[in-house]
Amino acid sequence: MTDAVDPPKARRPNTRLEEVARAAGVSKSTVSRVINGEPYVSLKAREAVHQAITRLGYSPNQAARTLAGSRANCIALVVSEQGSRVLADPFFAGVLRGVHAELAGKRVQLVLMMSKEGDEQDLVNYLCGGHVDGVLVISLHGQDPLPRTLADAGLPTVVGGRPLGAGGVPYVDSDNFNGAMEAARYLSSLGRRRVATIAGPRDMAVGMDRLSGWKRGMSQARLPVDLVAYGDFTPESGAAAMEELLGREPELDAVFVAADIMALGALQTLHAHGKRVPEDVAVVGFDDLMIASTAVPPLTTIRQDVEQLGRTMTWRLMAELAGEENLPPFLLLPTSMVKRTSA
Amino acid sequence: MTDAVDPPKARRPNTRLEEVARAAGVSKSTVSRVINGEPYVSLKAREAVHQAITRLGYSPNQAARTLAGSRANCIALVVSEQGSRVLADPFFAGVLRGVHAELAGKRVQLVLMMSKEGDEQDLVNYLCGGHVDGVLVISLHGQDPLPRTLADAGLPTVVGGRPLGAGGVPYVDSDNFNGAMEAARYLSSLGRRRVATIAGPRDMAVGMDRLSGWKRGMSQARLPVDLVAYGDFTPESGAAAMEELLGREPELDAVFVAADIMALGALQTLHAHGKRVPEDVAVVGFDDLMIASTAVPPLTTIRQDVEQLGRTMTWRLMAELAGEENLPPFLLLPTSMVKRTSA
DNA sequence: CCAAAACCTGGGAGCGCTCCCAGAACGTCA
DNA sequence: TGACGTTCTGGGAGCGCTCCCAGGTTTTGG
Repeated sequence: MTDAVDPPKARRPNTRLEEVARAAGVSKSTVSRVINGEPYVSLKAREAVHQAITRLGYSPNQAARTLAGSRANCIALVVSEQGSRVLADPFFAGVLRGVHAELAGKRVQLVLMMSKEGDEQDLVNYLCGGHVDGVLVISLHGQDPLPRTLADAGLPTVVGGRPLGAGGVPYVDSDNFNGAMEAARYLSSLGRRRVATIAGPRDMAVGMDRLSGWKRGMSQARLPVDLVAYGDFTPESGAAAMEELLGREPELDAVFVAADIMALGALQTLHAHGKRVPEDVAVVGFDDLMIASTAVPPLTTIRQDVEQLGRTMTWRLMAELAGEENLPPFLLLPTSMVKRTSA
Repeated sequence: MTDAVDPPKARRPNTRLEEVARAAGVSKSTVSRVINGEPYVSLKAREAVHQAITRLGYSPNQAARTLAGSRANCIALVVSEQGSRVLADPFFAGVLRGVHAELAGKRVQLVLMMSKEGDEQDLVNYLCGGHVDGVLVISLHGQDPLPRTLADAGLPTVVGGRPLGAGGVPYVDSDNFNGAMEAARYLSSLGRRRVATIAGPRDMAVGMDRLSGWKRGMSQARLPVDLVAYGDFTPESGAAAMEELLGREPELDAVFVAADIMALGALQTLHAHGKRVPEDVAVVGFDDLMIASTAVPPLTTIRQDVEQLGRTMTWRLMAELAGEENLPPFLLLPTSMVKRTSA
């Protein structure tokens, strides 16, 4: 049923800048100025061009713009794949939504790249090759040298989540420290005295920051900080850590779990041990994923606004690209407590 | 501490094709041939070029290639934002991972676009403007005309999830029908006789296919198909639908929920009504999200391999771009049952 | 009233590559 | 030995745009 004509790809029949110029009765240069919002174009010319553009359905050829101009009108979002995939899913989707929301209206494309083992050099070559104007890095694991490398190469870069090994590279992060501190304080205000924590991995800033915040909150409440177990942001690790904690201190009456996803596992263990939540053990999570509200019992948690993280990263990058000066080297987004049933 | 020199962006100091040519002692044309894997290059020249490339860290300028050549070396992944965001998160991340995995090694960039209300025309203009070689569409809602439009414009397009309003556009989908049928059969094999279903929205193929499959499975087991309620892929809607079902038939002893995320809500309602799962009511979900295994009780569910979906879509698109003929118009990926505790 | 400044416009070089064409080098067969 | 392939190579036009420059047309101000 195919036409059987024209088997090879038909050549691009696209309207070009020149045709718009002809249709509007002006020169290519003027059309270019209008498109790029430059000054020094008469209202009359400007309107004629806009009309011609809509009439012809013209869409500028990005490749040509990039080649001729000095910028690519394109930023990259780089995701390190080696990080915990489990953490990545809702986090990543949220960030992406934020990035996209912030980019809306700007004529900037988003290209997505995931760094794999071994192809780091390719990635760096590509990114530094002038194909993108800037880079957003979601660094899920610890000492990733990528942000440093990119920044050193002079490519505007913003990292999502405090990078452990990239001093000086601008980043945006949730205020994990204060969020965790609030959790500890809240638990103490409830009258809980044997408060444990299930922390994230030691090689991730997010894990360490939440642990530090919890410790600070505990100290302020004059509570001991001995009950610490570690997980890796999976439900299984949360269950195991809870098991360990219960073994070390059967009388514990509260636990701050550094991620909702681990809290799910902890809840299971608690249930298996016949502990009632929150009567026997109060539980506070972190993140406020959708699953927090459907957990049994619904999870009290520290909410971080992941979409806002994406937005802020993008804003910071675009501001830098726009040449703004004295931008903050890092930005911390406030967290908020969401009280449900578990604590 | 900045250098205070060179405030504007430094001009691209990138190695160009010509430099590689000079370094390798050949012409631009030959380097180009090597890069594009064309025949008619002597082994000697080929090796010299490869050496020069690695030595100089050369990375071809995509913009120039696109402009000069006939293809963009770039495909787009388009996501409709109006779809249920809730459904989107893990689904989207999984698809993306698959797409990326399939693209690995190919020199093809992935640009991400989300369609918003009102900017459809812009989107179409852009996509059809020769900036991308093909499009992957994740169509989350029903009658989206986008795939049709793109396909009609001659742009190779593959849809993820059966599109409702785009007859003839190639698509890849999980075998929702057979998966749901298996769920119904399984429930019947357990001896359950009053089996309900919580279906997805009527305007989404995924919802309808799973409902059809359930009906077919029920009919084969000579069971009535009257207990149908609808949700919208949110936990809340699942809870409400379960409530409705229980109101209509307090004696129901099983329910097939067309999405794990809704099953979570259903489980809550069941719990609130004092129904034990699976003793009083058996529950089977669909998707096998990570949360299925941490639900209380752990959810028996129909697993769909979302990453494989992404891979297959990409494979299908790339095959078409490579000029392969007689490709299947659609592809269905098998599902599998994961037995846990809830049924 | 005339010079200077501000505004507006078109022409054209060139971004880095691909791809066509012409031609060189090396056969191979009548 | 020359005519014809086959394999390899370099030259150069041009992809569609931006941006610089030169020049024209207004407005401003002394």
